[in-house]
Amino acid sequence: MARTAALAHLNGVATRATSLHEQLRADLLAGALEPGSKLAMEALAERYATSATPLREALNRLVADGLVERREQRGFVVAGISADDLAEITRTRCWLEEIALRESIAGNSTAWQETLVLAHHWLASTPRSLSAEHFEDNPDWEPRHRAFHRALIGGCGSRWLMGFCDQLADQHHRYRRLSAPRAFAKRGVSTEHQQLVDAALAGDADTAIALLKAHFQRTAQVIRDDPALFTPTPAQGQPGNAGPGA
Amino acid sequence: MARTAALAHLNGVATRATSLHEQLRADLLAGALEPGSKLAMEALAERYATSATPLREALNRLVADGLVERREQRGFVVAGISADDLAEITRTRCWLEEIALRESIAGNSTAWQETLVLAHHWLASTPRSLSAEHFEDNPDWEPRHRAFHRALIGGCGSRWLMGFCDQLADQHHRYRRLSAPRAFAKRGVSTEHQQLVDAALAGDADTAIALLKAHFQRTAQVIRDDPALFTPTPAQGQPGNAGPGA
DNA sequence: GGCCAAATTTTTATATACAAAATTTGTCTT
DNA sequence: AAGACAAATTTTGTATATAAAAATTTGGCC
Repeated sequence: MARTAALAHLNGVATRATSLHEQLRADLLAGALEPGSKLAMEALAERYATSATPLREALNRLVADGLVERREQRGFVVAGISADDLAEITRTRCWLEEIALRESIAGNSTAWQETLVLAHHWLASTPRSLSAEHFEDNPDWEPRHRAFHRALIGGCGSRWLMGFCDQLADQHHRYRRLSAPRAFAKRGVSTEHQQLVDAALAGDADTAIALLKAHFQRTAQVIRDDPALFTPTPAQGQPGNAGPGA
Repeated sequence: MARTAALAHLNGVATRATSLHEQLRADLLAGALEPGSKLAMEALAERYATSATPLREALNRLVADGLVERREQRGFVVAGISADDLAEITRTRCWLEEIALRESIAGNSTAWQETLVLAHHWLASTPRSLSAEHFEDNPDWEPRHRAFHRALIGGCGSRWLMGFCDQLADQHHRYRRLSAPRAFAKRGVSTEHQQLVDAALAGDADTAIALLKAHFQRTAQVIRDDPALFTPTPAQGQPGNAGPGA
């Protein structure tokens, strides 16, 4: 009785709203849409070749993700950005990942260690840029970077906390992609990752946490200092003061 | 130009999906629907006198709230419960509110102090039970209790963190309402609240945090020990292993 | 009698059609 | 010409209708 159902679920038989959510989410995280800009239903429905109902469903999920804002009776807009919001996100992420990392290290489970080692292995063996001369984003890198950070805190034992960290990581990701990508080619990020893994596996929680926080703060600072990011195009109203989704 | 719009927004001109979300949310938090039970679209549409589109929208928001689970191609069910999940929620809430409270105390802003004093005043002057003899839930109490806990961490400076805490508070709330309400009449909860406020306003972060955590843990224990809660009605399949909304 | 498969029913998900807002445009008044 | 009111237009939100998938029932077979 449950066979066909189970198969249907395991296959990529995603509902339209779900795949739409994923597509839009990817586009938003990639920084393809300008913060504060309107998400016109008709245009989106055409662009993604779908109709209002699943689109609306996807947009509602994105509001929960904090990537879209709902204006009651007035549609949806791309979530705004601001230096203040970035600071808040960074601060919060430092708090939460500190706990999660400390707990992971304290737990010290074999599964956690192995996942972390593997995640780091794959990240380390993925070049940041496709070209050695000029920076050209390697699309494989970001998912592995993400997987690495997830692995780092994967032993904390709280799916809730991990979910929250994920949400904050998404926000950081979006800011990063909105900011000039050049800046990131230069930093020795892979060294930082190596040190982090070493400290974490050695059980040195304080060092690992310090490294992790520094990692976040450095990245945030580079973004904040991007002169192009928080200078609103004068045409727009107030482009950046987004509240968190929840 | 913006006048009528602003008025419309300030008035309770909520969209149908929004009011549906609020209603369903209230019902779910009140423990009116059994965890794991199916949320049949047609039945809900009739019960709330609405149609599929806004209903679906509301359900999607509830998934984000962690109160409903989505079964792809198979509709929605009331989020499950389990002793493990309760433990995870409690642990996570302790972590997060510790930070939020410590930051609030460190910030020590006048606005925070005043809001806290007022919230506590209103809570303290609201009887837990309508009747002195037997327990009869005073509907005013819960919102004020909620406001009190929100005020406590309201000075942390992170809307994100406050949102996460809110979500966890919702989960606790639901567990509490699913559990037998009698147990809560007996505890001297108001004394605990008084001590908390005293310590917080005195700047004694460690004491305040210890009290707050103990408060959460005691409540969780009472729920966990409720013999009726985690014993599934044998008719059901696997009634409790809900994952967080992420 | 139990088990598998096809057909039916029920339910979910999507598209379209409609209603109700908000925004824009144009006109009139001072 | 600036401001305000009102009609017209566009856009959002909701209801209904249709398509697709899952659950259930039925019938045949060993």
